[in-house]
Amino acid sequence: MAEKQEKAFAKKVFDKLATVYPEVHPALEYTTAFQLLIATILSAQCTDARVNIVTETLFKKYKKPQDYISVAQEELEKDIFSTGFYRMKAKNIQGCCKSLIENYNGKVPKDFDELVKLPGVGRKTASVVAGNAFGIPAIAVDTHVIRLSNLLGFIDSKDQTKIEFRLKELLPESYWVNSSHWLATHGREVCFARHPQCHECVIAKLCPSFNPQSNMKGKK
DNA sequence: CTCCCGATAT
DNA sequence: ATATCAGGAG
Repeated sequence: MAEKQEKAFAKKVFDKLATVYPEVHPALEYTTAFQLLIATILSAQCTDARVNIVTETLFKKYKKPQDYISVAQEELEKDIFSTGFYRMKAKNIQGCCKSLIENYNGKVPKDFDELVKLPGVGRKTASVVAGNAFGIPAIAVDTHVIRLSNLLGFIDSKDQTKIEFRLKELLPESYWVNSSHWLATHGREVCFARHPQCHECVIAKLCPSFNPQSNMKGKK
């Protein structure tokens, strides 16, 4: 298929998702770029719902980068325990905060290439912060985006970076930030990894992987 | 490719 | 009891 058709197809898919998910803010709770950075680091291999439970109290105790490095790593570990990988995350958050203070005047850098230099911040996390806190066009590729991009035939690859660049060539910049929200939301609410709910999927007709048998569980 | 780890669904 | 969810670093 020609590239032009692929782009038209992608646009069709995302325009449809846009009508179903008009609310496009992240599922993570935050009020500042710094909070979003911390929440997104915590969300690695953890559900956003769980992160929100932890940050509700965490953000009352820790306001500035300085607050995170003025406690022992063990104390921060206890405060983020239930998000999993707590030793590494505590270490990364403290490393992040040190770097923010030493290299960025205590502010979260807006530049993607600076963000990925922070410990615990990969392309996904950097894209979430750049896109949602600073309005810089970026596509956050999480596990849902990987799965749905393959199911929808945008790409045949599990490589996070390749998928990010593929979606970027398929979509106009104005779609970038929202595109990952739409795919992630759709992945979380309808197109589950286990039993995709194809019967109630609004883009089933467009989806090359549409399976009418999908999800008959429970309905005899 | 392996390690890091708890919460929840089945 | 066990599978599955969910990214980044070395």
